[in-house]
Amino acid sequence: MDGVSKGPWLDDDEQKAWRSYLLMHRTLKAHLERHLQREFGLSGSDFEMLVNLSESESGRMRAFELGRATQWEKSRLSHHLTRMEKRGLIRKEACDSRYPEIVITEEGMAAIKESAPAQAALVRQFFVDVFGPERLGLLGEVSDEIVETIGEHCATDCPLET
Amino acid sequence: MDGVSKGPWLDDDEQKAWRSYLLMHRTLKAHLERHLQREFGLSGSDFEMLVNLSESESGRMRAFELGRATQWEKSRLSHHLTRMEKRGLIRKEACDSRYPEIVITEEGMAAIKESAPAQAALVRQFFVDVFGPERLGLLGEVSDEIVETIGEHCATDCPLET
DNA sequence: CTCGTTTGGTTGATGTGTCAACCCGAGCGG
DNA sequence: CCGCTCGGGTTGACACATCAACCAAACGAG
Repeated sequence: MDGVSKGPWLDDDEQKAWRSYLLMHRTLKAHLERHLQREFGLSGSDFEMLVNLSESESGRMRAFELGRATQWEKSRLSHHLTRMEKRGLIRKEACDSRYPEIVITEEGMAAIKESAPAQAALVRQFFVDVFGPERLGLLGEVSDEIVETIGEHCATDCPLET
Repeated sequence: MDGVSKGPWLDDDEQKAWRSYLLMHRTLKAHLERHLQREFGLSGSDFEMLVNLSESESGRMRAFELGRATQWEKSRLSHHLTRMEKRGLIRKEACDSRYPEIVITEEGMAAIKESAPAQAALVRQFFVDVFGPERLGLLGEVSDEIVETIGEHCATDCPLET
């Protein structure tokens, strides 16, 4: 089970880095979401929706805009928006030209105004500051490269599986 | 709404890096899991279980060992193991000293032997090789730092909320 | 006009994660 | 012996994600 230096396998350093990375992401995500949930009663998904809505100035967007912004698929979005509506964080409001608009409620606005600074502080404390500016910059670059690489790959080998 | 340079908020570069990172992780994870699902009918969770079991030489572990290895909470583990048992990937086998042992089946073994190299190849292609050795090394270091930082933080401020 | 396709959105079934409650046997103070 | 708590594990209810099917308006070609 060795001699595979050129095979698909990862060598020890690579394995270690990959697993450290996975653990880090899980830990960080869990920490952020647990905080959000306990302090503000919001899930990470709720937060993502509210961030996008609240950034939109008018506080109202069409569902597919939210979908584009978050990269969620439409059914997930639809399900989640109905749940959020039940909890009073948003409203679906009929507007003139077909299809409802998603409007953030006062309650939703209050929730995000309260929670966003706290979340940002945690991201700073446990992510930004630990990386430091140089390494953070590198990470950003690599991340973009990876997204692009995967995008290219998908475009060339699964374009509509005709 | 500005003048918060020292506040909890992230500046533009930090925001950008953070969001790139989030997007990268989502994209990569989705890509890996979609592949795993389509080619081998395994979820990421199945894969994680099988990797740990198959690495254990005897192919059998107690549930809480799996829990420790994967950092899953026990109920999630229990649920998932019963589902995997239903699909024939593992068996729960009574052993002498109380509590069942989790055993990987032939089918489970076959699944992981087939899928693991393919997964590793994707990780190499879209993660390891895009980073390159130096940047990957840095990432591993930072990841460990972050995990440690969060660990310390939790140890000091939520030790048994008495 | 009409038919087929696309677009934006909903719905239901099913698989998965999370929380809290519970079960049960082991260790232990009294 | 009794009653504790504790560790390992299961269960049920519920939140969430994913997939495929569906729906209805809009659009475009014939």
